[in-house]
Amino acid sequence: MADTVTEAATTTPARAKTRIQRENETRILRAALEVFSEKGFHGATLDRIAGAANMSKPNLLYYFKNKEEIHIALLTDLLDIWLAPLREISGYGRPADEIGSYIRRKLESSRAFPRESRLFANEILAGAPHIGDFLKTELKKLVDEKAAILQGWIDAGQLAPCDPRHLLFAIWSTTQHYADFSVQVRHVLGLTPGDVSYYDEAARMLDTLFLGRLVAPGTEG
Amino acid sequence: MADTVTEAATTTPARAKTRIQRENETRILRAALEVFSEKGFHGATLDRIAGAANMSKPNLLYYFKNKEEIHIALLTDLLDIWLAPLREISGYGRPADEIGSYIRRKLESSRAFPRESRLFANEILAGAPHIGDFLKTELKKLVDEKAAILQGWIDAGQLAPCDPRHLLFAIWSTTQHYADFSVQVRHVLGLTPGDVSYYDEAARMLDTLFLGRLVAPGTEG
DNA sequence: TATCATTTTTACCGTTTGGTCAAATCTCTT
DNA sequence: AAGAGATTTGACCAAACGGTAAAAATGATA
Repeated sequence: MADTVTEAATTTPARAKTRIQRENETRILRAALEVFSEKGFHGATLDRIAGAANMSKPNLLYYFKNKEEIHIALLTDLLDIWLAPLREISGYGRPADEIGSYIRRKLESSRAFPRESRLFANEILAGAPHIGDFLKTELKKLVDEKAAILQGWIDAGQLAPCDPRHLLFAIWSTTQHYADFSVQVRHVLGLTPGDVSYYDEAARMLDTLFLGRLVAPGTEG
Repeated sequence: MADTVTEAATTTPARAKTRIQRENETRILRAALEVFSEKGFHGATLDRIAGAANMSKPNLLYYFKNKEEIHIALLTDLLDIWLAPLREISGYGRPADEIGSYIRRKLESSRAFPRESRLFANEILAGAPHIGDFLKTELKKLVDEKAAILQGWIDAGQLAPCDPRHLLFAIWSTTQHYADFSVQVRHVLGLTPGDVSYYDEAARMLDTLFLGRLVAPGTEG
């Protein structure tokens, strides 16, 4: 809670970074992402991160002044990845196109960045101590913006009446599920640990769910 | 990984429990659920749990031999809560009724047991070290069973063609989202910390999504 | 190649953490 | 009210943890 990712850097002029500096910082961040996303903030130890980065702990602390700073650096990078698919939604396309491609982008993001997704999930589960401010301001603003687009489609009769923000929640949850709960998905489907073959089936399911008719007419309660 | 929740107790005959024993065990479990679900396994300390239970640490360890045992006890209780709504799905009802009421049960479960839901989410995110076996056997078996029912409806033309297991994933993720990501939901909706008023809107959204037509006909890509 | 800044290592420190132990207290039964 | 068993406490411990300090090694540059 001491720090948030949204506050500006107020530190020294900052000299240009060395080659070694750049290399080691990315090595550390890569290793830290692996460990944080799997073990959570408290379960991740500096020794473990350092080990994963093939580096001694004091050496690691030469590049980041403490554990929290690494964590915040990762979260900051993460937010762009998280927001990118949402930003692309346009009011000028057709509802089915826009929603469909948003879902595909979100699902692809889960497939390509599962560690980032789990890092995000861990942060939210913990009560969003670092990105709470971001959620309340930047994300809320973007959601309100995009929700207005969806509402326009609803008003035009092109989208079923519903709270657009909850529609976004549904898209977030279903797509992120495949990264965050991948272990459960694999166990239930009977797949081996590394297998991510279920993403094609997932894409079809979400298309049917969000764009098609799920329950056949005439069989509703 | 040392222990799993599914293995049988192989210990001593076990005497009848005292009143104090019963009382304190529930006090501890209640406190531990609060702490574990908020901080995760590693972020939860015995001191904190003991404090939340108004008890000294050694006293707590008189009832549970270590931290992991408390955690496992909670997970064991959890699994019944988690499975209950799924078990109730019947092949004799109408698809829309069965799916609709399953969603309502799952959503109600999220509303009534958010801590349990977050405990579960934390466990899965961590790679399901304790309940992996349960997922592979008991849950998989139940899912296969219920998926067969859904497949029957699909074959009868009462449900849109899709992988029934992924339909279940979609229901799990959307409903659990409101417990696991409640902080994000509240921040985006602009609600105050304790507010859970969004559950009604959520119920309507999920009804529309899973039972109605989301995108109006004639506007598909 | 000498010099200086950068990088890495070794040795260490205070705190927190999970857990133990034996003594003290309480509770229940007779 | 006494005794036995159950419960609670305070004092403690070893290991793990986040982090520091200073010396040693390396790299860039002139």
